[in-house]
Amino acid sequence: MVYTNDFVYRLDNIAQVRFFRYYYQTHDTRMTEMPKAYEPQQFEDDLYARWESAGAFTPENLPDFQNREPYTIVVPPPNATATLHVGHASMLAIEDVLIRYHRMNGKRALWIPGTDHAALATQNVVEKMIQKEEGVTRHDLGRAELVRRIEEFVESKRDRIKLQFRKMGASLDWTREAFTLDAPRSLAVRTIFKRMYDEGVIYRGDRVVNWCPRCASTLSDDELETKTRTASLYYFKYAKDFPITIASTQPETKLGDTAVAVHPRDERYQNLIGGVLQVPFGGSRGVVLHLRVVADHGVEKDFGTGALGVTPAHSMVDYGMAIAHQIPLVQIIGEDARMLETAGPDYAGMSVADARTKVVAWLRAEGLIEKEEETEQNVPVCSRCASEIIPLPKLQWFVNVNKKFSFKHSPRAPLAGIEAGSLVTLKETMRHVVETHQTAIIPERFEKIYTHWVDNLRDWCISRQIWYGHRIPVWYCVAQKTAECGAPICSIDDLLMCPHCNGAVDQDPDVLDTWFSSGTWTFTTLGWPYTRVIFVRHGEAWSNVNGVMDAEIFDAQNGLTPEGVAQALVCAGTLVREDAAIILASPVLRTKETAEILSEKLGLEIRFDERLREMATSENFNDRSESFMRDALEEFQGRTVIVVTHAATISLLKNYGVSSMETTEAYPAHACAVVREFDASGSQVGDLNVYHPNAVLETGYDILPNWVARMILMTTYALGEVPFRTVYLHGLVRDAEGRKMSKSLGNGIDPLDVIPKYGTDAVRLALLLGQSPGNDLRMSEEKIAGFRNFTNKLWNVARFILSSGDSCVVTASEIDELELTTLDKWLLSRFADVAAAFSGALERLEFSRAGELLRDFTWNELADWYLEGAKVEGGKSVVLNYVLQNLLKLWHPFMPFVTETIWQTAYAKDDNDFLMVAPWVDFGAMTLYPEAEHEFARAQRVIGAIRALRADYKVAAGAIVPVTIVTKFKQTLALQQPVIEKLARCVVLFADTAPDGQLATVIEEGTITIPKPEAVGDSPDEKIKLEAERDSVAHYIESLRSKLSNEEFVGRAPASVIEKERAKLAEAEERLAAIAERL
RNA sequence: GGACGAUUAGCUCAGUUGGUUAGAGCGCACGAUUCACAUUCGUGAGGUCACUGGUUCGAACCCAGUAUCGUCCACCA
Repeated sequence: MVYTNDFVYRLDNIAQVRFFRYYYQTHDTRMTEMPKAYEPQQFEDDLYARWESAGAFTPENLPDFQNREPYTIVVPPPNATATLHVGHASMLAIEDVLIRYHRMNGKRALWIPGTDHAALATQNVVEKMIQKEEGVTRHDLGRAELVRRIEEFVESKRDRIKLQFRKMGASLDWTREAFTLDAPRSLAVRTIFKRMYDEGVIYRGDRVVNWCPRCASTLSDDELETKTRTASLYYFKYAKDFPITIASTQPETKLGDTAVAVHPRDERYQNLIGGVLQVPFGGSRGVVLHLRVVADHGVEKDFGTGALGVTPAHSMVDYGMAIAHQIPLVQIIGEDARMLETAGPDYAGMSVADARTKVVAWLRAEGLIEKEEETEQNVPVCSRCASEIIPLPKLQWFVNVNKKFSFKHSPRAPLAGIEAGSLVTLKETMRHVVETHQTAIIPERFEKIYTHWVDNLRDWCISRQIWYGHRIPVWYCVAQKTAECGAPICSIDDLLMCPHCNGAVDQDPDVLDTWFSSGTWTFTTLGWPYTRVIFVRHGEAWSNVNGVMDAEIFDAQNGLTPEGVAQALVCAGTLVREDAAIILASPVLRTKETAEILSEKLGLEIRFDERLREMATSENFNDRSESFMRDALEEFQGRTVIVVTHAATISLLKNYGVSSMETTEAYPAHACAVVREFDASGSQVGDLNVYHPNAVLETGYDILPNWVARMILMTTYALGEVPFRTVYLHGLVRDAEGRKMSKSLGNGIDPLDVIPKYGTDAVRLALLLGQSPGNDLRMSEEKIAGFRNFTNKLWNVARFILSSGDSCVVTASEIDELELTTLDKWLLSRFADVAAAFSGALERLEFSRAGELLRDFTWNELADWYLEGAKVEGGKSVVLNYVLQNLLKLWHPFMPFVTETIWQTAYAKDDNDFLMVAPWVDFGAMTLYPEAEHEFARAQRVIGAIRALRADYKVAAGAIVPVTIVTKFKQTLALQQPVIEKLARCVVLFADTAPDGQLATVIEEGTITIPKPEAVGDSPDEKIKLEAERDSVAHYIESLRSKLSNEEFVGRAPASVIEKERAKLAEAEERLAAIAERL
């Protein structure tokens, strides 16, 4: 923890960052010598500070950013009060790989950071804290004070998680940081709420909801968990002479029964269906029930008694039945989980548990119980506090997922398959985008889970009876003096008085479900809602034709020409897709006529504004045009407005980014529309246009319904486009035994513990390799240590390369001009192969495969083979530099710190030359040498065979062994002789026959022998070894022969396969002959 | 009850449209220490690809069924 605080201090402190900048400007930070072991903690924080202060995370600082294709990811916002855990670390590692890869690949890569206010969770934490420390409840503090305390708490914690994100090396654009409860997001939430409310997609209704008595709040279906417990199932009658026996585990709820349901075809009850039975229940001071007997297909004849008591107010299922059969509802349990007066005077005020005991006692006393049995029962509990949920009726706000609304299209990336203006439901759009793969889910099987969830979706209860969060933007008139005052008023701005009677208003006390705001995350982080202003110049007027400049004087005659009318009509056509709120127009005749045409075609109201009039000669026009814009932007914030005005007027709105018109003339073309978007501060922005939809959403599969589905719902509704093209679902990180990491088990791995120990790069590798989408990942400290070793390996590869010659930047064409040995060609060819395969794997989001490929190349082929060979052949500086600098690029997305450190040491031209923004490896330009690959592979096999002989027969490790090779590949192998001799510690003699009395091994390349070493104690018998080998080869040949003599195989298998089998056979036969010769 | 996933070496997992004498890392065994790295190097042992059938010239891979484990959804009053 000391380490964490240290880091907080260093990055939190602006002075410190300035110091970095100063430090790096005035000091030569190049290492004179690389230390023997890589020490990550020596470089990581400094490097991150350098990247950040250089602005390298902001895409607009990338070279040629305007011409780059955008690539966007928004970080799934962690709770603002959370601390980094290994799940966050995994998420960040994956997303950072994507962002860094695409950034280096020439994309305008944007990764937006942010945190979530997590309304209910955060309030619970603070409430508990206050309860513990001060012994008071939220009701003691009051709403304003509690919210103040929570905000204070969030404020004190929010920076911690952000700094921890930095610790992971995440290249997030911190200049665009967002919070789900800040001002821009609040405006967005209110805007979308109002739109939904106005369209009837949001409604307020009295419905049975999930009530958590502990949290004193409603919960959505997705905030529930189930707990299994054993319960007594009582079989009983309501009264002695009651004709139907029912069964229940909660007899106390029967006090609220209003019906008895049976199966429609249950012959026992046919005569009772439709009737109402009146029966006293619960004792003399209990209640009198009026029970309708209804037939419902949901009732199973064979379960229990085949009949059930219906309690509409306190059961979701019963509530459904009550709606279907129009059965009345009686609430008998209150929000404090105590019985109400409606449960009868004997029960009122009792806890549910006590009431149950009392009812059961009464049933027993009356002899009404027929049977009692223990059953396993699943009960819903609150996912936050594990309290049992009580369903009860309550006036709540809902999102209607089955309400038809008029679909609005995005002008940017319209959804395919749903026409603009067509009537659809949220359920339909949610299903549609995934079904048509406009949003693809990886792994694919989660599409089924998603679709299933959508199909079973009920209206989404969005109000919560807590105090922290987005308060519902609805007000009620207190006095209700007029007839109109009764209706709730939804408003984006705070409402101060009733618009009908000017009386006082009360805001709805509830706040919104936290997922309502996080559902808007992909686009509200990009500045939505924008005010779109569409500037339209009037169509061609007679003054334009006649060349009259100061046309104001002829206004009454200066209308549109026929051409001008046509222009206005064309313009109207292009604006059909815009969901504009109003037309604001200059009152002059030509603009008036243009506006009227637009108004008619688009069905919009026109409001004329004097400030839009054409400029009079020598007038300072700026003041009135800008005053107009200020007012318009304020009044229509978040909406789209069409402004019909004059050329000069338009071109003078310099401060609003309108002067650079899309025309070659000094003035905009007639009736041309120029769209500008403005954020809440009135400045022109374009983030949404550039960066939405997001490229990828990367998150855990556990919040697919909660969050991913909600984002699809909100975004298709608000923007008419998908929030993201691809959803990548990662698994949960578990411990080495596969258990969920938890505080109580103490099995968690805290990233902040292991980062200082092994380095961020090692932690990232451990999270990236071995993980696959949708599957859980096992994590252990040993695994991280293994990747720490690899980080060090890479470091030492670089150390060796950089110490064996000058570092220099080398291009592919420079390499092609060199005299290359087979060894060089082998390496370069393998590298070209691996670079292409690695990039391909990343494009397909196969992180683990990509990482393994590159690790194997780096460790085995480069370090173990090429570097060793290079020591023999010498003079490899150029090839080595070339491979290293490209290898660093490939590794950078996975291991940003060690690669950048090496880059800064060896290749950076100046302090602002960062590997993280260097262009990706151009593997397409690399030359492949398939011949050399084969040839060097032969040398590798020979070296392996000699090493194996030495190990098998216990040849002293230091001894130089005379090796005899009988081979038909003498020419190829002779070229590699120095390498073979060094790497296998031997002297090679090529011969036509193998010398007698030596120990032999037979491989594809031929027979290899070494002299018998002295004092062979327990070494294995050569003959037995060879015989074993012979048998296995003979067996192999057997199977190949039978395959090749099978007519069906030869007849049906593809020629290439047969060819391969034949080659295998020939090789094996040769080998067998050589073995036989030795025996 | 429904759906989905997993089952390959002691452990963790690869295995791309069926063409494999089934791979990697860790662990294990044996050997190696001036000369980039012991956070290293070399060699090796270790597998009826859960089981049973089927399709196919050919199955770890496709199909059906079974078993075990896991996850999610829905729940029976």
